[in-house]
Amino acid sequence: MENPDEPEFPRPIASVDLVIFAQSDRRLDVLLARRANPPFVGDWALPGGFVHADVDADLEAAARRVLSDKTGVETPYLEQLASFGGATRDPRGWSLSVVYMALILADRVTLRSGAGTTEAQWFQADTKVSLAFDHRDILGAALDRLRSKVGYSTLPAHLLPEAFTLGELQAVYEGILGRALEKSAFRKRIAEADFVEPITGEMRRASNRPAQLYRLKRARHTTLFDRAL
Amino acid sequence: MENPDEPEFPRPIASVDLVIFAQSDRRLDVLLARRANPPFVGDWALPGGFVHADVDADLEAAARRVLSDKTGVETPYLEQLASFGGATRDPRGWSLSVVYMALILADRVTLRSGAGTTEAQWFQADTKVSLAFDHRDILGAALDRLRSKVGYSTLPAHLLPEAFTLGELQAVYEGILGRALEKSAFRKRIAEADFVEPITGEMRRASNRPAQLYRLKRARHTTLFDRAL
DNA sequence: GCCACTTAGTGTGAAAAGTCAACTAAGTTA
DNA sequence: TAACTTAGTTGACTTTTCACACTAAGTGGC
Repeated sequence: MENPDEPEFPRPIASVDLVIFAQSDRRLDVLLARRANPPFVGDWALPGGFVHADVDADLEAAARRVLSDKTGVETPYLEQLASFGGATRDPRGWSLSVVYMALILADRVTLRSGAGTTEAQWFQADTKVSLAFDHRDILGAALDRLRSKVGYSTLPAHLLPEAFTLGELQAVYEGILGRALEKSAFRKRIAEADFVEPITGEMRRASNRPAQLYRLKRARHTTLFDRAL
Repeated sequence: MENPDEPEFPRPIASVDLVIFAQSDRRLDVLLARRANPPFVGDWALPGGFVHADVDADLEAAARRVLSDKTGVETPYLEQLASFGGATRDPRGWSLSVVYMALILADRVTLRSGAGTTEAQWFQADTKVSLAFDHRDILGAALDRLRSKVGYSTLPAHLLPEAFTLGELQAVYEGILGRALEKSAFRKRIAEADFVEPITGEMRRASNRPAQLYRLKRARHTTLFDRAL
């Protein structure tokens, strides 16, 4: 690994940033926070924070702490996206950022500005707003991951409340993929993947035929399809 | 992101580790190095090193430096796997390791022990040898990633020399997947994916019918299938 | 009360893809 | 020149996929 005989060397700045997605209406939203301090004062940025070696047991704990600070959400779907590190991405010096992607329910959230930011706000995921640091690249990478994973995983289900209909589930997939899916093929795929179960007796009522409500069989667990949708 | 008003805080140790795979015979091998210094003196570990803020432009450059130090290979297939960080994984303190996965040709390699290690050696990828730190977990994650990506990507092609036959390509896929594939279906899939091209006139000769040699159309680029193999 | 409307959920037939195995091709070796 | 080995193709049969139409079950208008 490394040589402890090496003279002491400067350690990079280490932080954790989050790309927090939620579904509102039929749109995908991402949470951004306005920076209260330099560099990039007043710019929008992904929520994040330094790793606190004395507080955080590990990287995921640090990510959960940041998420909870900003949104109050304690039990999200959380997945490590990638790490971004380099000499020029932060004017303060060589910086390393481990980025997590979270999928949450917008209506469970109580936005707080949190340390180092003046306000937090939902933006459309494809917003063109200018972002601090290399956060534009990071957001792009998160959207790529999300879109590529939608087709063959149960991940989008985490954008829905605990009980949902198959129609709503299909709408989430369609919203992220940006195209319509065949209803019968979709339902067959979902049935085969075997990751939802009907909540017997529970129906969603509207001015039409009531729909069976379903829930995830294994919450917080993502299963993969062997075929793309 | 973070608050510069925060009092100075201890930064974690930041390193880059590599899971370097190569194919020898029909086996998948992984490169391990024996540690020269504590902690875990004398144990086998994934090759790695600290991020050098003054030398490495970014994370990938750091990974390439480590790879070149250990193997002399300059142009590998290199992909960021994940980051592992926590308070207990390194007895010296809160440590953060960004792990890259490399696929290289074993016969292009000139092993060097490099800084901080006494020797470097190829092991079977499924070796049971005891590893330093949490490197056992990391190796497992790399194998998972490799196996899950084999089925729907052109990634295994990077374990072959520049010119290869379709039979050799199929053997690589089969080696990693651990099962036989249908010859005609495999060839059809490869043709559709359109990522190799015949080298006209070049044939592999043996004591049987000569085989057409192919090369990657876009070297160092991985394309995905829409179906699993 | 009945019909139009909407969304839920199922069925069906044609087309595409996968499976399995045999067949031809082209070289080397004895 | 015949046996052997691996390359590469072909075809019949089965399974899956896809597009689309159909039935189901509620509400609301009149």
